[in-house]
Order: sequence, then structure tokens, then C-alpha cells
Amino acid sequence: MCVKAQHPEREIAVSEVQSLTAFEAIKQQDREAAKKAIAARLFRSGIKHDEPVDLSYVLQEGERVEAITPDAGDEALDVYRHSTAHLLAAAVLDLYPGTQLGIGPSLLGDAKGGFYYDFVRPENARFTPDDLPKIEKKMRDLIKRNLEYKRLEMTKAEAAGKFKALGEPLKCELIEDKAGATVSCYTIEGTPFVDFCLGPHIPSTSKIKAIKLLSIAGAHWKGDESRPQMQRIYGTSFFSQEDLDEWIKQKEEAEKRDHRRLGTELDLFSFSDAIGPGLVLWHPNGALIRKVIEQYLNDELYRRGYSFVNTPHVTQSELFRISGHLENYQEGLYPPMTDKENEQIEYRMKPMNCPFHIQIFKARQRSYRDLPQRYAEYGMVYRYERSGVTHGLMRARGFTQDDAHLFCTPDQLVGEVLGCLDLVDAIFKAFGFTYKAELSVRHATDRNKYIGADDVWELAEKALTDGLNEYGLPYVRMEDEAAFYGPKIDFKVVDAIKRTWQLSTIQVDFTLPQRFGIEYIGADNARHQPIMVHRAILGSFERFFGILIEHYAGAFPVWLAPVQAVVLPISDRFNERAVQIETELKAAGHRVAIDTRSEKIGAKIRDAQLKKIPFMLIVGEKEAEAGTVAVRDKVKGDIGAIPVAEFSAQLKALNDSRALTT
RNA sequence: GCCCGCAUAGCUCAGUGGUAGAGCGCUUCCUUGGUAAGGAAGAGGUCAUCGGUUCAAAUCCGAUUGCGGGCUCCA
Repeated sequence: MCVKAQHPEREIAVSEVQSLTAFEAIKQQDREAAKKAIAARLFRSGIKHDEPVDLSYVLQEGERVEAITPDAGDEALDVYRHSTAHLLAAAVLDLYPGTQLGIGPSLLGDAKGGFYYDFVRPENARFTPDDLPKIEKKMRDLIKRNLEYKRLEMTKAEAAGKFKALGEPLKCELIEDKAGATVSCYTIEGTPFVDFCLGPHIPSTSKIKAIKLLSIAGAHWKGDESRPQMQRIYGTSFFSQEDLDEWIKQKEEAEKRDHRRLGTELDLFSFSDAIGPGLVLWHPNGALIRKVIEQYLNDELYRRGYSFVNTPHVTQSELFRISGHLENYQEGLYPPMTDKENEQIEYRMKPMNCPFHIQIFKARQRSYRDLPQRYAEYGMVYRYERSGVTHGLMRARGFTQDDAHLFCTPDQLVGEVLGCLDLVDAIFKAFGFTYKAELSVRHATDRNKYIGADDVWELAEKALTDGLNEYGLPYVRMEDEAAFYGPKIDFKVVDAIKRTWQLSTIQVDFTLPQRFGIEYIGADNARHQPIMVHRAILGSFERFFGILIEHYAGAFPVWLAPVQAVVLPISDRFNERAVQIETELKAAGHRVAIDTRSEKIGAKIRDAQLKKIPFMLIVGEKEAEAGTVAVRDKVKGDIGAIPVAEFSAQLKALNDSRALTT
């Protein structure tokens, strides 16, 4: 057998060898790479094979390999963490015999950790947080012993028999699910651990350099709530202690930005047990920021030909029976209220605004000349999120959508899509977010789960695609991700610490116009069904505010800051002058506060810094005499004294341009 | 809804069966100062709620509520 081992740059012919392993092949080209390698990338007839392979893989004719070394990024980390998950399971089996194994994959780019393994302990025994250090210690012991990861290939029947004997029914179930005659298993030498696993894995435990177990969580087998719940242990691992430390540091940084913590510290919002879970109280500072955002949105919407509407928070259930929500989203609705005078009638808190906007459309006869109609509303909706899923502002039971519904003719659809794209772009830029677009279309062949005729779907998809192309916005096409009622474009923003959040959506809907029987009179004097577009930019004000708080780490830019500048007199002697300055700036429309406490200037500055106020205006002897303020920028520090009017003009410029930095 | 954990002053948190603590914040007084903490005194708690064990419970047990980490769900 002649096997060619190859380096990306230089091809080296390898002489006749028997059973050349990936490791040996790599070693012949590059001893250093072989030393660092944790797995190998396999090529068959020059084409990269789907799955990477173990270093112990025996090369077949026409195959070549490259080393996967720690600097290979996610590809390497994936193998490495998967192997760490196995190490975790081996340690658990060693410490807690009789534990059943679930699955143990690696996770990449996940805040929860780098891997997990699911377990079931015998006789309802449970892991507690105290167990984590013990397990971690055992993992380190196993690392020190440099134990080999071994791959075993066998028939399905053999594997099933093996796991049955081991008392691993869950593994047997997984094997049953797999197609194909042969399956692979992995062991870690010297431990009781055997796993049904595709691989590949690192050659031995000593490759693992830095580990940390993070948390214990409940998780259902195969994510199915009707199946028993298991205990999941989350952990992470890195190629070096430095990388792990860096990750921990970043995690701490994210925790410092937690909107729930900052919401309390900066007095932005709260929840009250007296009111109920997931129902937000906007405090003056938070509500002010929200008003500023709303005003900005108002301007953008008016300019783009939107009309504002207002609709009630409750409605007779009938409305949502017609829309189909009652049937499909019963679980997510607050329970009904019965009419006091007629038991036949029940009311619901509204989970969506669309049927209300449709009623406005239906309130009179519409001509094609009236279209498009663009109804916008900051509509508060109520969804009964299951207890245990609410999460600060990010997941609330009552929230306010920046909702709009566009009713248009088929010809107008592309234009409306373009308008939405332009709006999305303007708004995300104002807040300093970059973003990505995803076009979700229906399944390529399976059409059963969608409603609406093919030609309408094609029209809608074409309108969205044409819009994206005409606007010049790159996008990812997502097959099989469309809603059952139409295709959509979703937007994901990237925040200051590189996390992504889904915010906006533009959805074409064929269902509701049909269900509610809305129509317009066309130029042909016939009745036609309008096309309806749902669109939200921020999604919900509550969630968007939470994201903004974390994005800015609580330090809002001037145009959003609840207090834009605080006047700090050096001593009581200058309080009077300070009040004058405060009054003058307030009269000019700025949001200004004053600190007349009998504290030293250092303390006043410190407090203003902690409140993240953009500007501090210090007034002492010199400034009082000269009619100036000594300006201290929160970020840049002391930037010198200028006349009050000049500061006012500068602040106005920053505010009006919605500058993100000073 | 489910699994695990947590609940002590406005906030952050000590307190392992025997009369409730700290720092910050708050109030008052002193201090009147030049770019991230001046000093002193004081107020503030049915230890989430309900029940149980005990001579005695913040502390042990059970339930409830809320919060946190996950699972699941997300029109």
C-alpha cells in the first residue's frame, strides 16, 4: 500500500509502509506539529473528509492527513472539549459507581460553558455543588496518569449488548437510533468509562491542560419533557491556563454588565413581589431613557409614512380565536376573565397587537388608493411565560412591542420591505450595533406545514430577496426556518462584548388577512386581499432596554443618559452660582442635576462617576468669577474650563447628533 | 411546568440551636474643600411567608412564594 502523507505546503512522498497511522504520517512531515497534534484532518482524494479523525486512525489508500493542533481554533477546541466531557464522565463513574450516562457533547461559543455531560445517579442520588471540586480533582488525577483514549469499532448488535451489560439503557437507545451497521465506542484506559461516540478524541488525557467545572443543572433526556430528568454537569476547558483565566475574566466582565444588577444600581427599573413575576416597573431614570428612544422612533416613523394607533390591553377571546392564537398558543395566554353580565363572554389580556390593527383596517372600506397603510403602536402585550423562564427584562410576562403592521398590494411589497430595511439600518446604527440578516424560507420540498398558495409564497420570498439585494444587504438564507404563515427576515445585532441578540423581524403573513377576511377595492373595481407585513425593530422595549444596558455597561451616551451633566460646586459658597448654571442648562433643554451636599469635590466626582453621568461641571472661585464651568468628561477626565453657553452648545450638538462618544 | 441552589437592614453580604452583625447608602451635626471616598453621632430588621421539631429556631424539617443556574417553550 502506498500512502502519501502531505503537508499543506509541501507534498512529501512516503515510501511503502504498512499501517501508517495519522500520527506517524504527520510526524514524518513535521515533528513539531505531531507533538502538538490532538487529532487529524482527513482528506480523501484531495477532498476534506466530513469528520476529523483520531491520531491513531490508520490511513487508507488515497488518503492524506493534516494535524489538528490547538491553534486550529474551533475545530481543535471542539475535539478537545468533547474529550474533556469524556474525562468528566470517567471521573464521575470512578467516584460514583452505577451512574448512568446520557450524552456529553462539546459546546462552542456558549456562555453556559464548553461542554456538558448528562448523568442519572442510582436510587435518586443527586450531585450537589460540593461534588464539583471532588470531581474536578479526580479529573486532574486522571490527567496526570496520562491515560489513553481508545477507539473500538463493532457491529450495532455488539455495541448494544455491551452497553446493556454495562447497565447503560440510554446508550442502547442512542445506538438503536443510529443507522448503519457498525458503530464506534471510546474508552479511557484504566477507567470504567465506555461511551458510544463518533469521535474523534485526543490521544491521551495528558493533552488536557486547563479545566473547570461550572454548574449542575437539570436536563431532560433528549430534551423531551415527558422523559425523566437527568443531572447535567457543565464545564469548560482550554488549551492553557491563561486562556481559561481570560475566559473567566470575560465572564466576570459580562456579569458586571448584567442588566439586573445595573438596573438596581442605576435605579432604572425593578420588579415587585406584590405585582408579580415578569411585570416590569420602570423607574424615572429608566422611563426617561425609554421616552427618549420612543421620541427618536416616532420621528423616524413619521418620516417614513407610518400612522400611530392605540389599542386596548384586553379583548374578547373571540378575536384570538379567529386569529388562531387561542388554539395554537393557549399555554402562553393569561387565563380568561369572564364578563360580569354575560357569562358567555370571556376576555383575555392580549398576547399580540396584530388582530387589533386588522380591526382598524376593517373599520371602513379600503381602496387600493389608501394602500399602503402602516399602523405603528408601542403595544403592551401579556404572555404567560412559564414560571422558571422569566429573566429580568430579557424575558418578561408583560412587555411592549415596537410593533407595526403594513397592509399593501402585492406590487407594493418590495417597496415596503426596502422601507423596513432602511429603518432597521438607521435604528441599529443610532445605538451603535452592527447586525446580520437572515432570510428564513420554507422547506425546499416539504410544503405540508405551511399555509398559503405556492404563488403567494413565491411572491413573498421574491419580494424579501429583491429587497435585500436592492438594499445591498448581505444575508444568510435559512431553509426550513420560515413561519408557517410566511417567510421572514430576522436581524441579529452584535453588542459591545460580541454577543448576538435577535431583535428585529420582518414577516410576511398570509394567514391573518385570510382569517379576518380583510380586503381592498382594486383599480379593477374588484375585491382583493391585501398582503400583511408584521415588523418590529427593537422587538420589545423591555428586552431592548436590557440589551442596551448591557451593551453600554450602564454608561449611556449623552442622548440617552438620564442625567447628561451634573453641576458640582466646590463648596457651599458656590451653591448659588451652581443653581444658576443648572437653571440655565435646564432652560436650554438639557437634563442636568446638581450636587450641593457638603462633601469634598473628590467625593462628588466619585459619586457622579459611579452614576455614569457623562459630564461633571465643577464650579469654584475661578469659574464663578469668569462665568465658566470646569468640565470633567466621565471618560477623558478634566478637559478645562469653558463658558456655560459654550458647554451648552457642545452638549446640544452631542445630543442632537446622537453621538455615541464624547 | 421540571431539576438543583438561594432568600438576614434600601444595596452587597457575615452570622451551624441560647437576646441580630459589618460595609455602603440614608438622617443630623461638625467640616468649606480644586478633579474617584473628610469626621462624628443616629435611625433602620416579625431574619420571605405559613406550619412543624425543640425548654429554646435566622440556624433543623415540611409546604408556599420569589429569585438565580439550567431543561423546555418562545406567535
